[in-house]
Amino acid sequence: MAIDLIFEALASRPRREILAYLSKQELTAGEIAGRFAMSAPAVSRHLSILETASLVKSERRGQYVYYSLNSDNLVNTLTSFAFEICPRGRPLKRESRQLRAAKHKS
Amino acid sequence: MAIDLIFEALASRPRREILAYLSKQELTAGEIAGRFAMSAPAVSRHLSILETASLVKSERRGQYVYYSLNSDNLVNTLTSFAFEICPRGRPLKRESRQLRAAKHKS
DNA sequence: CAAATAATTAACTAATATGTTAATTGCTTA
DNA sequence: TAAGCAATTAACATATTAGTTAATTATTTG
Repeated sequence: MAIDLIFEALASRPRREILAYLSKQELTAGEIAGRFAMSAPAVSRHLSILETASLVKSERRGQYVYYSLNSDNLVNTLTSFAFEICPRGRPLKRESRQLRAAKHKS
Repeated sequence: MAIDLIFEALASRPRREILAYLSKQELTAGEIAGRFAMSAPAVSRHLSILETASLVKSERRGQYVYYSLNSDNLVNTLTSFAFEICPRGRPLKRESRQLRAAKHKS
């Protein structure tokens, strides 16, 4: 199931760090591996887990494989999960309340 | 680190199901265990992981231990993570944009 | 206080995750 | 086409996770 893959993928600090790097710019597998102490094959495995969860996508260009973020999928999953678990959650709900208030004001 | 504990705790379907149950009402350890096929000790372990991540809290009342949700912590963590990773994320960003628009209108 | 119920902790097993190095595949270019 | 670099896959070792049953702790009540 999609949500299982996503939470499994997020349950790893190096994988979350990879997402953070990719949030700034696309990077090749090698550039990503260069930012970690672990071996390239280990990073490649992390990338494949992130890709299977469809949190990132990859594209080969010549010799290199470029990775980039699938940000919509991540945000959608996390927010819908948060809403489901805590229908009266704070920060999201606060935005909604302000939004309603602002609308009524006008 | 807090975020590690939280994502680790969320990387388990039974634990996410426990959170969903607790989003409706507080429950005793036994009532929660009764909703799963696994043994009570296994559920107790899951509960302790959720509590260590401060996603739930527990309170003993006589013979029973009642569990309930710490929803603020969950929502705050997930949304701040989502913002950090995808600054231009869709659903959250849309709310913000609508909010800004509504404000400017008045 | 003894018995019964709720819950957790202990001890153990099986499965899974994560890293390593070696081998393989894909692409470029001399 | 052979050599070289990028990346992934294979094979393996180790650590962690998640479940089991048995034992223990806490609380109520006859």
